[in-house]
Formats: sequence, structure tokens, C-alpha cells
Amino acid sequence: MPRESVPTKTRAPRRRSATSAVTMADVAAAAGVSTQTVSRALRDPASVSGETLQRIEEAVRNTHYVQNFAASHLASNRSMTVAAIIPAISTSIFAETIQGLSDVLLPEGYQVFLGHTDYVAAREEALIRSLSGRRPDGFFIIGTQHTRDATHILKRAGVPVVESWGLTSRPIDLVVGFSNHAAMKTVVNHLADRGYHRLTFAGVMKPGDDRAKERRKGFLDAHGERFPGVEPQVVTVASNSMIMATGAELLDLVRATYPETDAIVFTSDVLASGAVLRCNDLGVRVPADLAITGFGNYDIAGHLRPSLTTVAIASRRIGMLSAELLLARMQNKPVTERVIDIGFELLVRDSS
Amino acid sequence: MPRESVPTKTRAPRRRSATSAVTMADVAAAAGVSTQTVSRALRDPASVSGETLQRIEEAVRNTHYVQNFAASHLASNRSMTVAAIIPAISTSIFAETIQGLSDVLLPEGYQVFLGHTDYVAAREEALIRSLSGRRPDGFFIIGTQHTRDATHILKRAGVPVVESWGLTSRPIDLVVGFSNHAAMKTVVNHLADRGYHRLTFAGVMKPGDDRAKERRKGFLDAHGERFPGVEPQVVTVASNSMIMATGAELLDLVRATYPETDAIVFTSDVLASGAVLRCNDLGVRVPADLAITGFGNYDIAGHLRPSLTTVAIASRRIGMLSAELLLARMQNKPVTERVIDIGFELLVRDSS
DNA sequence: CTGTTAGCGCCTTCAT
DNA sequence: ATGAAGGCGCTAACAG
Repeated sequence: MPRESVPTKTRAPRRRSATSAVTMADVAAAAGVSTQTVSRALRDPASVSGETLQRIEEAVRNTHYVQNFAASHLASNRSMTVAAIIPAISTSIFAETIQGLSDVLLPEGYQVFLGHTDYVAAREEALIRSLSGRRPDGFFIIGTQHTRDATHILKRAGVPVVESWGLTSRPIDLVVGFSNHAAMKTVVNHLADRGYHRLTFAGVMKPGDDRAKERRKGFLDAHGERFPGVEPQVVTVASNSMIMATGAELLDLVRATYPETDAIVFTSDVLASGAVLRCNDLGVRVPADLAITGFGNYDIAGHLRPSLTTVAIASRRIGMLSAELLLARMQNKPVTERVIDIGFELLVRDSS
Repeated sequence: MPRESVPTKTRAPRRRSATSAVTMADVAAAAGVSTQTVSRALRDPASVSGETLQRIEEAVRNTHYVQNFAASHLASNRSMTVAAIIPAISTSIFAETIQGLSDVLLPEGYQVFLGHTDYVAAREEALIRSLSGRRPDGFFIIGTQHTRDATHILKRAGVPVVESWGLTSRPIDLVVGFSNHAAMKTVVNHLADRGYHRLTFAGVMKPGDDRAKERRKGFLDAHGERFPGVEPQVVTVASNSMIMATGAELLDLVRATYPETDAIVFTSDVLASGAVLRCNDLGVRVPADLAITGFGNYDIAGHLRPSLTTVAIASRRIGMLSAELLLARMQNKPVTERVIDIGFELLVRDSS
């Protein structure tokens, strides 16, 4: 550890670094240049002469230097990180979105802080609060509805924010999503066109899931238009997991509650798949006895028999587009569109 | 000798903070205390008198102060972050592991950096290198085989490292996993016991997927024991995605290559499910004509008809246990077990 | 193209 | 229980 050259100090020099005592100063010393030159070589190799660059690169290798981004962040006021906040990581279509986000950001040198809220608004706020302390250069968040304080913190952060998987006329900053309301209306219209007339909406409604609420509203609005005077049928559960077993349970619940139902509109392919498979077990013919629709176009949807009518969402693309918007903002490039509607696609298959 | 202060400010003071000009000093001023007291109040409220604490909390609220963790990190040499490295986020059972990890770490104040490697060793190394610069207080990584340099960086980081989803006698630091080799032997033995005797191993083998390699080896070893002299049958693809369509393709490939096959051992439930559904389409009876086994006990496995024989892995638990080990290390608590084998469970269902 | 200087915002150490 | 001093490792600003 060649760092002793200040004999005039009365106190022993502070040694707090437990790990990696190698600093930029060590590299600079080894290469015979100033720390500034090392810093420049690391961030913009072209700004240093070829010979100097080589010496520095060699010094980096010899010393096993690993740059400390916390110091860099503090000095430059750029953290080179993006905070991503999603409801759940597992069993979730949002994983694809995060992969898309990450696929675009990592090659640009940005790293991703990931947190999940379990669909609880208070947890979302706490997470945003906590992640703000990391001073990310951008935020990515699922959903367009947040607590007052959460919104406030995001706005005060002074960095780009992308809300996603929904649309809103009053975004915090940027939005990449689609209309859950319109998507569900499309499903209802499709079923009505096919002649189904006793529709039931079924799904898991977590308190903090504004996408599910939008979908329910889309169902109700379309139902009112297509079946005026008919009482809409809605069956939801709040605490169940998003698993196929829940879909099977919901099927049973719908059949018990509204036996006259001839089509079930599920909020997710996971639930719809569970229901289709249970129908097969029960001898209920899909779609002859009962039509079933899903949401999300999961892998399974096209492989089930009957194959599942559903709404395809470009989940990965949401992540990639969001990352591109964030990058543009973070690199001070112009962003023309503040709200990007990526749309959706109704995939009519055999279950309806 | 104290350095002289320079009262002659010839230059204007630097102002680099674009965002959140509120610092601890502002809070301290508002509360009429020193920054030190604010710092203490934030990290250990009990170390400050009740009245002072209240004034500080009020000042924090009024100023909208958000602590800067980068500065905290630099000064304390603790980042309160954990880096997590997984092959893929989406369509992946690892998402559950990350959720488990995150569920344990977030409440303790740690935040998670997430990166994915797409099963490419070089990307893993690059990611580890890059994440090291964030000076995480711990690493979590899927797999037990890494490049020389990657291993070296992890060791030099001087923080706890958990490798997972496999076992090794020479861990970098800690391991939480199970034997993929033993799991696959168990599957083969089960099939052999049931009277199947022309087994084919089928799966996606990405170059950097050491779990898949271990599984293949387990298959081959068990096959050699149970069917001495019989040439083992292996059908793998390298570049296909882990989706059901690939399972259907593999089924076709196996039937074309080894028509005498009476049982297919897949490396994943996703593939096995695709194969089962295709068998249903083709009129191939499972398990009468062909037995099929999966791996991972995904949600779908129990709902398929026939239901899928598979190996259950406590994916979420791997994450939680890993987090607990990391926490123990990071908080200087004793860790007795360096290698934790969480085992696996063969679930015999109707497909075999 | 390279070096010097000062400071990013917080925490550790020491003193009271 | 609180305050003062200094430095964590790096980079912006300025000079040459």
C-alpha cells in the first residue's frame, strides 16, 4: 500500500476503506500522470494521447483498479443509474418490460435499481422515497396513479420520469403505455359481435392496481353501450395470487354466482388459462358453452386448447421505448412526444 | 498544523448540484443544530434527545430533504446495496428468486442492483466488473461457474458473495442451491423404475448455462447406471428461446431422431408443457405412448392434462436464504454454513 | 493534451 | 448529547 508520504501529520491517516484500497491516485502514480488524466482516460479515451492512454490502461490492469462510482456520482452529480419500480417481479409480465429497459440502458453504462411494491401504494411511496436518496438519473415506474407525496417526490427529483402500462392526460413527465380502458372495450365489443350477451368480468383486483381498475371500467362502459339496461356482472377477488388456481376458483365462482354467463372476460391470461383448463376438466365446452378471454398474450395463450383469445401488449417494447426516452432526456436530447401510446392488439382465437 | 482557511474568495463558489439543492446543512440550519446531529438523528434516532429529534424531523419535512446516499456511501464506505446478477429476468424462474431476495433486503434498507447476462459468460464478467464500481455490500449471482476474471473480481471485492442455483465444493464465498445433477438422476431413476427404457434428454443448452450442463450430466450418469450399454439419447438446441414453441419443436425433433423414445426428460417445465400440449394435438397419448417430465414446477405443471411430473425447486426460498446470509455477513454476524443445499423434490404426476 | 485546485454531501474521529 | 475538523475518491473549472 504505497500511500505514506505525509510525515508531518500528527494523527495516523484515516483508513476507512475496508475494500479495494486502490484509488485513482494509485493508478495515476503508477502511470506517472495526474488523477485528472486518469479520470479523463477512463471516461473519454480519445481526450488523452495514445501513449498516455496505454500507460494508464496498463496501470489499471496492474493495480486491479475498479473505479468508485459513488465518488464519481458525488463529484459529477450524475449517478448513471435508473430506478425502476414495479408491482411484482415474479409471475409478472412486467419482468419482460424490465428486461427491455435493462437491455437498452446497460450498454449505455446505466445501471438499474429495481424495487417492487406488491401493489401497495404505501410501499410504492416508501420505495420512491428510498430510491430518491440514490439520486438516480431517471425513474421508470409501472402505473400512472401514485400517492400525492410519491408524485411530489418524483417531480422534485428533477430527473426524467417515465410512467408506463397506462395512459394519463396529466403525466408527471413522460408516459409509455396504452389504454387499458380501450383494450377492454375492444374485448367486450368482440364478444358482443360474436353474439355473447351475458358477459362476466372476472379478475384479481389488488387495491393499488390501477390497470385492473381501468380494465374493469372499460368493461362496464362497453357493457353499458352494448347491453343497455342489462346489469353488468363482475366477480373479483382481492387477496388471491395471480396464479392459474385463482383462475379456476374464479371460474367456479362465476358459474355459481351468475350461471347464465356465456362469456367470461378475465383480466389476465394466467387466470383465463386456469379457467380454460378447469373447463376441460369439468366438461364445459369452450367456447360453445362458455367463451373465455384473457389479457396479455402470455406464452401459453396460443398453445392452450382451445387457444385463448386475448389482448397482446408489447411488454418488452414498453421497457425499451421507456429506456430510449430516458436516455434522450438524460443526454439532453430533444424529446418531442411526452405521451407514447403503444396500443394493443386483440388476438381472436378459439376460446371465443 | 491546521491548514489555513482562505477567506479571500477570489472565485465564485462552485454550484454543481442541479437538483435538490437541499443538503443536510440546510436541515441543520433550519433545526438550529449541527449537521452531525442531523446525521445521527437520521441513522439512530435514539442517540438524539427527544426535543432535538422533533425539531430535526420537522426541518426535514419543511425542507423536503432527501438524504444523498452517494455521499453517505463515500463517507461511510457502506453502500447499502446488493448487486444481483441473473441470466434473464423475463420468462425465468429466477424472477422469483430475485423477488425473495428483494423481499428480505428492502426492509433492512438495502437496495438491489439488477443485471442480466443472457447466459453469456462475457456479459456476466462485464456486468460484474461494472457493478463492482458501485461498491455493493454484497453480491448475489446465479450459477457457480464464472470466468477467471469474474471470480477474481468477486473475490477482491471484499464483500460477501452468494452463488446460487447450483452447488460447488469450491465456492467463492457462500452457496445456496441444490444439485442439478442429483435432481436429474432422480428423474431418470423414477422413469426407469416405471419401466421406461428408451429415454431422451431434451432441452435448450445455452453456452453459459452450467445448470443445464449439470442436468445433462446427471441424465447421462444415471442413464449409464440404469441402462448399461445403451447409447443415451440427447437432443438439444442452443439458440432457441425458453418458450413453449421450443418444447413443441423439440418434441418433433425427438420423435424424428429417436422414434423409439418412450420418455422425454426436458430441462424445463416450459418446454415440457409445450411438448405435452403438442402431443395432445398430435394424438400422442401421454404417458401411454410417451412419458414426459419437466423441471421447475412452474404454475402450469399441475394444471396441464395430463399433469406434469417435474422437479420442484424452492426458487423464492433460494433468494430469501441468500439474502439472510448476505445480511448476516454484512452485519458481521456469524455464518456457520457456507454451503446450503436446499434440495429438490420430485413431483410424480400423470405425465410419467 | 495535461495539471492544479477546490469541493460534491456526508460520516468518522475526537473533543466537550 | 452535541459540535468541530477533516477526509472519503472523484471530477468541474480553470489554467497552461
